[in-house]
Amino acid sequence: MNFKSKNTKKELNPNVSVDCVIFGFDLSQLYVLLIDSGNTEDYKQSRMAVPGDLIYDTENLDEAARRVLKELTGIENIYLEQIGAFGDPDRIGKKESDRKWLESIRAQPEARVITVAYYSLVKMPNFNPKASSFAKSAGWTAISEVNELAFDHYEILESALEQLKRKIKIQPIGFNLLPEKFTLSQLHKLYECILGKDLDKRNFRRKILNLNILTDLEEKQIGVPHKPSQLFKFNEENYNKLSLEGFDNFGF
Amino acid sequence: MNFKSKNTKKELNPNVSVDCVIFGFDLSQLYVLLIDSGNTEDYKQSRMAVPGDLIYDTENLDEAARRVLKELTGIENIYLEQIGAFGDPDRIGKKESDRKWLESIRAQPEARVITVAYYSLVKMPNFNPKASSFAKSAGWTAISEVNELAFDHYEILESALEQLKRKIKIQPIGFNLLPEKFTLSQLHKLYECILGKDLDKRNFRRKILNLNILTDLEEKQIGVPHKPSQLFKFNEENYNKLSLEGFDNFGF
DNA sequence: TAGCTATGTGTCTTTTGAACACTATCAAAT
DNA sequence: ATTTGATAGTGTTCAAAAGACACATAGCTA
Repeated sequence: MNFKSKNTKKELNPNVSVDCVIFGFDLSQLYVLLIDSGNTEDYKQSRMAVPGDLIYDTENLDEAARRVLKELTGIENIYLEQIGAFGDPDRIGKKESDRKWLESIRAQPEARVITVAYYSLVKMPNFNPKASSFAKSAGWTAISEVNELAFDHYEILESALEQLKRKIKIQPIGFNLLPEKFTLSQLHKLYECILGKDLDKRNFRRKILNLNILTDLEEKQIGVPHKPSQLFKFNEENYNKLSLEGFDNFGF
Repeated sequence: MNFKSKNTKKELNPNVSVDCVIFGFDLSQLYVLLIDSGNTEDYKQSRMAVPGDLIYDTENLDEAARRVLKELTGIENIYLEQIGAFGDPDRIGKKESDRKWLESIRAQPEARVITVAYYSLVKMPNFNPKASSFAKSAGWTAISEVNELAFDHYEILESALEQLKRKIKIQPIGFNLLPEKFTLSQLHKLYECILGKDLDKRNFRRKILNLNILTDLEEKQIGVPHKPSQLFKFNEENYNKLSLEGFDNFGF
């Protein structure tokens, strides 16, 4: 999405921010992209946060989220969905370490800020998180290793995961996390990771194939030390058709 | 919920508002509570809006929504759920009539305002909408009659309905729209209205009863010109039990 | 007492979900 | 050359849920 300012002077709105929970998948685990405040006085976890920024008065919320994503990852056209707004009056000022961080990055660190949270899905290998105006460093953390985050970001992450779980049962958005060519086992593993439970292999394969949204590439894995798996790609045409008709449930 | 300000001076935040889509049901149709700007120069529909207000810097978003609901309806403890944030830079300034209205109610009518939308469910007969600081008049409009609203409120209403549809399949929140004592036919009609489609009577009754969340009051309608219906009430205890176990789907 | 209106009830068929175990194919190690 | 380890791939059966469908009942009214 192209963001074009309508005013020459773009002003940050001191009261509204966006935060983006960026999910990745390395074919065995789910990850989230976190930035580091660089504040060395505190434990590592509490210095980590979900990337975000104040919005400009000229851009809409989705645009702001895409701007943050682009600055951080260089990627455009990413799957993006709003989670909702988080607005406790003291959501960003509870911890001493949070306040210090704010003082270092915000013109008005005491302002009351409500944030609009998003989650997005990216193909992990496609990109390298960069340092940016709002992040000294950025990197992937396995979801299972996240215990504590700055501000109310842990709560935001939980909401993101919840929404992702709900959504993936209704729409095959998981393809955004996989490489172009993938195996059914990888897709299977992805669903298990997101839903946090085991799924029967045969039942999974049957259901997915019955949706007719996969194209068999008639190509196999090479160099793997076991029976090579058939490769598939996502069939966009059939998926779009199916979306229009409306389908309710993957049924997991 | 009791809202208690932590500061003596409560200040409205000029950049963030809440808007509440309030649904009601009169046993035959779904309604939404709309307020009237009182601006007489334009068509009726475009003067109507969903009630809302700027937030105070001391309250959180849910509190702000409850405050709006209380001011308008006098009711507390209402079912309330966030829909999400709406924040196009020009969402409130597109139409001339919108701008006039804003000038009459806002200290900074030109400010860029993002809004956090909520929907809530109320028992229609329980209450009378009142005029308030932000509404010259307020009243129920059948969903089917709403064509156009001020600002981006039509879009907000559509999102509210969508979310309600999704939610009512997963949780029996519909009880918030019905009187304490209700018949299965009324509940059936409510589901049909919300989902916008016919549901088989016998299948509906079977599914609902199998959930064990209804208590048969062993009491019948009186004075109706047809076979009187059994009355039920919502069994909160069983519902809470069921919620904890987690149930996925009414299956409509 | 006839007519109108909405209530209330059961069965059968089809679809969907869930449980379950063995053979096949490759690479690497011996 | 053979064995080993790792993952891929494949069907059937049983149980549960969804969907389709028609008629007798109870109260009011005219």
